[in-house]
Amino acid sequence: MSNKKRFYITTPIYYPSAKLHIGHAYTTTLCDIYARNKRLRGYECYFLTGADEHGQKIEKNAKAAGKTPQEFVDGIVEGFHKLWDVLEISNDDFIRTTQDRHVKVVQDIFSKMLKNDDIYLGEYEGWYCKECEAFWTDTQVGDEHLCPDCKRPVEKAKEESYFYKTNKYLDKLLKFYDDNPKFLTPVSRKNEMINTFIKPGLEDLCVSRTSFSWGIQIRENPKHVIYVWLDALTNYITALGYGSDNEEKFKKFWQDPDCEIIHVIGADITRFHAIYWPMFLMSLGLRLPDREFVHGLLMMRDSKMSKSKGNVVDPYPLIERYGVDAVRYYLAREINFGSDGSFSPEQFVERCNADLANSLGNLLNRTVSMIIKYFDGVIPEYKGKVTPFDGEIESFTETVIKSYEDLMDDLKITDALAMVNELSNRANKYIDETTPWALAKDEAKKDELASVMHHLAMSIFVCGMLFKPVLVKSSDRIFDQLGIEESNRAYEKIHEYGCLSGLKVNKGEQLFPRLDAAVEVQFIKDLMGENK
RNA sequence: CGCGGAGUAGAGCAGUGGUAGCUCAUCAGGCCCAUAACCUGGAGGUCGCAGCGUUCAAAUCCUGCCUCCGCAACCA
Repeated sequence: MSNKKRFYITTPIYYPSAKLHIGHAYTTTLCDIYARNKRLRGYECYFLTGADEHGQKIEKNAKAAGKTPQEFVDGIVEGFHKLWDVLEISNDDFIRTTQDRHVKVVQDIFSKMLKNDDIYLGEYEGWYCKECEAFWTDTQVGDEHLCPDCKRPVEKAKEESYFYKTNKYLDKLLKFYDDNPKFLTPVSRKNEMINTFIKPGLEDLCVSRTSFSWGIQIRENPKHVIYVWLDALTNYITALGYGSDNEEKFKKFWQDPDCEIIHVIGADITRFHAIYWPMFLMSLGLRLPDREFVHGLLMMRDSKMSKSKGNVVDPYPLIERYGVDAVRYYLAREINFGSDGSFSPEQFVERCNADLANSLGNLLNRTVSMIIKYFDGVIPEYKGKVTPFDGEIESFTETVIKSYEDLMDDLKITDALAMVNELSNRANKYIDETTPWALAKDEAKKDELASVMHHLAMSIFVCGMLFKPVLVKSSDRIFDQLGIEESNRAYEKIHEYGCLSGLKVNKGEQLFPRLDAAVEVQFIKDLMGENK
């Protein structure tokens, strides 16, 4: 955990070979929730996502589509922006590896590595497929020696290539792992890196290609393009202006030790982020990130979401029918961040109903109704702990806030949100404990009734604020119904009992209407079916 | 022996040494402010199997085995 008041968080930059699906939405949404929460709490934030646009596959797909690679990626990246827009992703920047600001700097970095003697010119030997113009490894071609792509026989071939000297920085990397136990989590991922890649002996990494041209050219030797990973990984610093005329952001969000740097990544790209990226940074004499958090994969009905299986979930229709908040909430709350999870229509509907409609939505609805009925719609003054239950709900609320913040800071986003559920459940229980409808019948108990209403309004306010990073639209609807003005929707207010005194509530539409499980499950299943 | 993950109540999951928990479903009761919701309680688990493993104490650590899944090939 960190006390740093500034941070930099990144998603992987996605590969624009096809449309994005709910898996990409998952990763990006979780990063967004983290960023929004921290901003709300006064942290200075830089949140980056982007697109990794080079490589042979793009070149090939573009050709098949009858476009230039640049035209091809432009079209797909437009779709990225649209999805992030619909999902309310609050990224501060969007980097594309074909942008000048990136290309030029990557070339400089390569030159620097050459000069440092971190990279040397050698020869790459592998299995070559003439048809696909691609090299494959032993495991990829299998015992049959067939191209994994076109299934044709491959042959041994050599090509001139540049190599990165991985062993030069290996000891330093291992020491870094030891000194920074939070660097790579969950820890099983670190063990995997060490046992699978490092212990058997790390080979030098081939960092150039001559078999295709859609990439960043090496200035010193223009027939080579730079390996996509060396190209892609550096996006994290080129986006901040590293090596440019203006390094202000880079200084602030990377070089300053008071800035916490977090990369959120998927398991399949852990190797590049956990081994090579730190080494590249060492070559450049730069600091390493504080955390690389490996999230799980979102599976479909017990099998992985994949284009060939045709079981990819498209986020758009879900957002359209249930709202962006429900989709964001489901992703963050249902799947324990860091573990694998699976998307299921039943769980989706259940989450919406149980947490959002029944617990939170209904709590707001019944509270606002009672304030209107008993106090003409005005939230009564706060007069301390009046009923025997007020003290407990106040201290419970504080405990929830504290736990929530600690969990959020440690990227335990799912657990943090569960704390908010506990608070809304506790508030529902508080209603039964205090029985306001009974208090209302006795004029002598008017103060108790007033106190109950105030405590309820406050509990809902806290829930709304803690949910705000997730429920980006509904949280404001909660505040609207409580009559809280825009200027008073500040995070610090959640500790301030009394801040709601005298506000005029507005009965609005149901926050989250209860979903008919049978109908909606069928609807989502049909959506998934359409992809087959 | 390629690498990694998982096996806990009918379903889905949490739980890394100290009385087995959560959501949904189910049953009984309560309440009536509310979105057939909310509150209380019950039933339902030999925590994949084995070791009579380590320990005062194991879902949790160790050893072996079984089953499922992911990666290695589009894909976070």
